[in-house]
Amino acid sequence: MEKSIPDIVVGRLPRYLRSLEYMLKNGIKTTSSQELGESIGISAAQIRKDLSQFGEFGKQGTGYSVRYLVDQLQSILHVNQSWDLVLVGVGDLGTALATYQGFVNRGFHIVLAFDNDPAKTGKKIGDVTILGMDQMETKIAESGAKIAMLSVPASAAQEVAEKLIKSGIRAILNYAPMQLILPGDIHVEYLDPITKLQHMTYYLG
Amino acid sequence: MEKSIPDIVVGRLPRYLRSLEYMLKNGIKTTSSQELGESIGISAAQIRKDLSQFGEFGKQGTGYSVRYLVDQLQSILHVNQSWDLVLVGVGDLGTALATYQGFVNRGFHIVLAFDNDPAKTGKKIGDVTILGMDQMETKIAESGAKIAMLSVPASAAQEVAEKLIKSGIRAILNYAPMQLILPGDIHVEYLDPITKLQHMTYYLG
DNA sequence: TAGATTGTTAATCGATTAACAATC
DNA sequence: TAGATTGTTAATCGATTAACAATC
Repeated sequence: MEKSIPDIVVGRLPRYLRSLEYMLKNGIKTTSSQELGESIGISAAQIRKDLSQFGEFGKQGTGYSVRYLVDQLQSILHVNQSWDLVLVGVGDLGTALATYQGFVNRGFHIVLAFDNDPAKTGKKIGDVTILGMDQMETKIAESGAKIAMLSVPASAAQEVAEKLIKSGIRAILNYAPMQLILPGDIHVEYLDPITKLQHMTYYLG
Repeated sequence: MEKSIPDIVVGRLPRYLRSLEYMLKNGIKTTSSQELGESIGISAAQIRKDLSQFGEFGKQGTGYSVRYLVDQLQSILHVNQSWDLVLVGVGDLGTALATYQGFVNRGFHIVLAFDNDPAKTGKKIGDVTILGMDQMETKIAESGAKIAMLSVPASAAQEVAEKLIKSGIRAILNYAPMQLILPGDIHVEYLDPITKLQHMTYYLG
């Protein structure tokens, strides 16, 4: 019988990690829940509570070793390894994603790219050659990739997502302005700017 | 004494609106909390509860008029008007944002773009000419724009954000991989893919 | 040692779900 | 009318905060 960690807690860990990596890069050896909290706008109590879900990483009186906590969080999040990404939809946004260095820097490598425009297939984008959608299922299955970035039009997103899952994809970073209805064991994160803008305009009167 | 609506409820309204607009486009005249909920993976009870924060929009026995509810939600979210956007940072991602038609379609218009690279200033991107950062504060203040999209490197994000606020910006769509620490009356939404990917890799073992 | 800070428990707060009278 | 579905209240569930003994 395993304890299940709330998803909302897992979602905060990457933010802790980012701030701690920043400290590490700047030579800060030790921090406290208080200091870490101030750097990202979260209460010290919440940070201690969140971390306690995974173990005991600090020392009373002195706080946390930055290096040790970075190592632990990387391990918990499984980012102490390289991950293969699949890109579907190579429009303006897809092109920007394919050439964005931030992915590689954090161990995320685009290994396949697909587009349904015949004018694009065969061309290179970043390190990979754009393939047609007809090759999607077999190529992804071959690659063993588990994560896809979806930057197709909203009208195609649901259908493409279902094909991705058949190909073995288990997590989707969805840039399409479309809510996906998928099995519960598939992880989807949404990066649609319109929804976020409309959320903010509420407050702008 | 006004009742304050929870932010988490406000955040769901754009999703309701999107699904309802889709129904409207497809000629669906009436819907129920049940049907709407199934289309976006939210319980019927929650939808009714959320909507009840803003008024009574339905009819017992028949449900909601799609057109009426769309109108109401657009009005609540203030998206029945045009909004001016400012773009700061015109790299690959910024370029993709500037040319993305999805913004214009929803009434969001980029009216100013800034970059600190002298090689870029003076060039056109989308409908606007890229200006240098030195012109940022005055031009934004002149324009009266209230929303900015931030796609600068993480190292510059906090500083640029503070300048934006001085210029009159009150909401920031942050693409930089960096948590911003800003006054409480400034609204920030985060669209950083790395944090989302690291959230998902937790579950991929 | 004295001061600082953890990990954890209990208290509080807020969000979601269930249930149902009202009524179209 | 009978069936369907709302808006709302009460019950449940989960997340955050406060407090503090333990201890470095």
